[in-house]
Parts: sequence; structure tokens; C-alpha cells
Amino acid sequence: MKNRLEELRKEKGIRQEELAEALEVSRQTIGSLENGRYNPSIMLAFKIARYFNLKIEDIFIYEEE
Amino acid sequence: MKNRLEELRKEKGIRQEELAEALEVSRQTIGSLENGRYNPSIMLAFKIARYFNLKIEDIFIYEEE
DNA sequence: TAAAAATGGAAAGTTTACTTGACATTTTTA
DNA sequence: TAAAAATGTCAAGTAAACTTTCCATTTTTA
Repeated sequence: MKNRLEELRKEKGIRQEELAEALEVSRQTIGSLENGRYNPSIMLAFKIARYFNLKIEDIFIYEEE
Repeated sequence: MKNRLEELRKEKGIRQEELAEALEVSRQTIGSLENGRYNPSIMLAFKIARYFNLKIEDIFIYEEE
């Protein structure tokens, strides 16, 4: 799964740490998502989508495997 | 988080086991999702949405806490 | 209405999403 | 260009999403 997190965060002009605080997760979690080390839980995906005013599908791009 | 899994599955007239096979998870996973014992991973949520030809947000209803 | 099929759900184990802490590298700013 | 800020990433621990196995209960069918 790919995602547009880094791109969207930079559009907003905020740091990983600020996004992490807004979403109530650690900075490392944001870094790990941006760099594809793992996928978000569905709860976190919902929080991210709400934060950016987008649908989950607009941020996270599902790919088989 | 609430979801419409049971409702959608019954509309299709299929058993938990059939849905489980289609999604490549165990029957217990389907049962656990339908009965709210836990939330799906985002990968499974994507598979479910694709199976029913819906958006994740049309199946899983995010609620705070 | 008895047998068969479907569902509910617990227990114990594995994997993955998360945490905190620490330190190295890269980027920005003074 | 040196210091400060931001990011990358590892390690070790916890939590939650899965698995398989098993058995009880409910629903369907013959």
C-alpha cells in the first residue's frame, strides 16, 4: 500500500511532530507510515483522513499483495 | 467503530465462510468483525470494500473513542 | 422434530501496529 | 558554516489483529 502522507503534510507546511500530536500518535509512527515501514490501523487511517478532509481512498492507495 | 458487514453479507445471501474464503481470512475473523470484537486492518478493510463495490467509509462507520 | 449446517465465542499462539528511548544523518536557520 | 531543528531508523516492549482448534448454541432443512 502506498500513501500520500508526506505530500499532504508538506502541503500543510507542518512537521511530523505536529501531525503526530494532532493525531495523538508518536512521531515515529508518522515517520514509519511516510516511509512505508507499516500500514496504519483503520482507526488511524480514519483520523488521518478526517485531519486532511479527505477520504481514506484518497490518501491510501491499495495495491494487491 | 460500527460496520455494516453482516447486513451486506446477508444482502448477498452468502455465509460467513464464503465471505471469509473470498477475502482470504478465517471464518472467525468475519464473525469477530460482524460482532464488533475488533476492527479490521486497513488491508482487510480495502478488500472488503472492493468485494462489495463500496468505499471503506460506506461500510465502516468511524466514531470517536 | 431430529440431524445438519451455520454462527458465536473462548483460548493460546503469531504477526503487525504502535510506544518510548536513543542516536545518527540531513536540512534549515542565524 | 556552525548550531539548531527536523527526520531516519533501530531496539525492545505492549496492544491489537489475526490464526487454528475446539465446543456450545442457534438456525435451517429433510
